[in-house]
Amino acid sequence: MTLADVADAVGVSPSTVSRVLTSSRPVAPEIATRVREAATRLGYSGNGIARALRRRRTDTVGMVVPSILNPFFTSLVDGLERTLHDEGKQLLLCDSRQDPDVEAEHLRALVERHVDGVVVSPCDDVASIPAVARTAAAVPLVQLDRRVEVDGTDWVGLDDHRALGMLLEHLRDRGARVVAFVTSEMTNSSTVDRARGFRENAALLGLQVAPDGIVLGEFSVASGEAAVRTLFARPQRPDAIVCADDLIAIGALRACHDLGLRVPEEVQVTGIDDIEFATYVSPTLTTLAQPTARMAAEALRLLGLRAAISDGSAHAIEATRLAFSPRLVERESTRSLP
Amino acid sequence: MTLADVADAVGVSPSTVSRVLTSSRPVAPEIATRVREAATRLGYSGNGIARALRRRRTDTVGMVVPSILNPFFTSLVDGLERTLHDEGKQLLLCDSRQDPDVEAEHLRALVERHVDGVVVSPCDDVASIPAVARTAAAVPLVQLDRRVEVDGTDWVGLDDHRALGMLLEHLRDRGARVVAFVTSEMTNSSTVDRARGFRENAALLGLQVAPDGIVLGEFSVASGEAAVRTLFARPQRPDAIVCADDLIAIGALRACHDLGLRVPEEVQVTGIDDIEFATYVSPTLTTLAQPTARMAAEALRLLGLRAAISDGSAHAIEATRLAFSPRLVERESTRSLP
DNA sequence: ATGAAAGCGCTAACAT
DNA sequence: ATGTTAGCGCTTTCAT
Repeated sequence: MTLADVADAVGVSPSTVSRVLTSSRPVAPEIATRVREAATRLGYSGNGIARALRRRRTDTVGMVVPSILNPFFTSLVDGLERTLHDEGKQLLLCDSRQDPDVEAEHLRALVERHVDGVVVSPCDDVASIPAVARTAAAVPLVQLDRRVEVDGTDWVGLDDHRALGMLLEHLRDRGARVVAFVTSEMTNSSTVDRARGFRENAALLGLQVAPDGIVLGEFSVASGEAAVRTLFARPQRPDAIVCADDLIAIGALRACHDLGLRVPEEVQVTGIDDIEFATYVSPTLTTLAQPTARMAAEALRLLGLRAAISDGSAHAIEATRLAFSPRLVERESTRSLP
Repeated sequence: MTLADVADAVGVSPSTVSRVLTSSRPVAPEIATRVREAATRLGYSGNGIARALRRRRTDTVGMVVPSILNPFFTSLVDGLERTLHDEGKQLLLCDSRQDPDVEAEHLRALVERHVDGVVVSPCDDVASIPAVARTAAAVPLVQLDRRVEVDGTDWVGLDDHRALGMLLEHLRDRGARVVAFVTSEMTNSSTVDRARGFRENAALLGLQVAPDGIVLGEFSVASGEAAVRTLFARPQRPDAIVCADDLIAIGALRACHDLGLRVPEEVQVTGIDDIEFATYVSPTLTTLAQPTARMAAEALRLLGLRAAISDGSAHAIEATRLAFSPRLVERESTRSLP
């Protein structure tokens, strides 16, 4: 069942059928009705592949995330999918599993599939560079959340410096003196930027960083739990633990519970992301909410802009970096103001 | 940069380049090397769209889930993505947001895009039928987890009857007498099957169902919490709450906590799915683990089988229904054996 | 082992 | 307003 079949059935040319079905040009109302009727009757459904080949666009956007199992990325995926659906486009979802090689494979496949654009959260600070650069050279690309240094690519994410400032200020106001930071290995931009934000803002606010007070692991509950056990095995204990994401923070809360440390009386704990479960742990978690839906929408807007630039319908602009400010969500894991 | 460009650069025909790059036919080793070298040098990356048009397959599988934000579906997506990646295929992910109209749109789009197959977890028992039937008529389709009555379509999911039997037996052995069931509205197969399994197994095991002991809501923490508050506002209280999924169960645990009910001493609570957070609530949640990775793999195997049947390389078989047995994961929300 | 030619199903340029 | 024509880039007969 092809366009031509429908055309034959109605007794018009394929072009006319195409025009009716895509409303790309005026067609006599009477013919249009007959065409539509025939298309429905014959169960004609179109061939997106042929259309894509001819129009040179696929109405598909590719996305590569480090892990679909991390609820933060899930909410990014959700935001992207909604916006795309509203625009009549679709999402080709890829999971790099934190592996730069898998990531590179996915990116190559997306280019080969001629997606209209790629949204990527590069899994590794260094190892992701070549594949991201190669991809950006072939197709509009925007980095979301994590970022890698590649010239001319846009990025949308969190203002990590400000984020850490907000958390530390919040903690200082609530009596914190000695702070620690639990994060993942320094192999991605989020971690690096947040660690830097932690150090600088702690200095700025006159907060003392516990000795060996920056503990590395990964973005997971288990890792956060282990890190906090390590932290409290040492003589000088922090009175506040800043965690690089909510998963780590939830692990930290568990460790505190098991160690018999009262939160927030003895130790305050904070996270980042505001995943749904931050509300469901006990004590509930003070954290920073990221505007994931807006971030996803902005990423797609930039992608559209890049596409317009490469087809000549817009002027070139330099790389955009959109750093969103988070919103502090105060809950029970930090104290009330004195 | 097309196949023809590479062919020109080497001085051979496009056919030869195609044969080298897809190893579809023997080519003189020396020429093959030169072709590969030229392809790399020119940065040729192939055009998957043109290839798909010609070969009449896209190496893409579409998936439609009721909500990507539900961790259970996320793990199904993860399983599917991994298996597909191993086979060199890609995943077109769609979220129906529990809306049959959105679901129908997505299914139509997948057919139009000529995906090689569709995996769907239909959001509504009744309203999803027409779109699923229409899709199944056009492309290999398998239902995963949730299911709708459409002739000739395969289904992979959980043995819900057995699941409820396992939970209720576990609870009875641990002293439960009066049980309640908290689930979502009866508009999808999971809910219907589980409610039925609950009733039948309770009767079989001699367990009393609390008056109005089947409470409907949705698959979410908030809903579980509200349902349990309702349940305990009544005179005759259950001593065990069976929840249709872990999200509901986590809500139930919160409600019990807030109501000052000790779990598992006064009330036992169980979930289904074994999402990661079932380990991180307090008390930790007794639940049933679903073999999501295997389920995803089986769904894809059946899809491949259907594809083979429709291209004539395999004999037609009747609809397969694969009901996996869950694994009981005992944790703190149910008691130890007396 | 290689090349020439046809065509997958569609849309857009160019007629009329 | 409609039809005719020419491809999009690839794979696959068919011929050599």
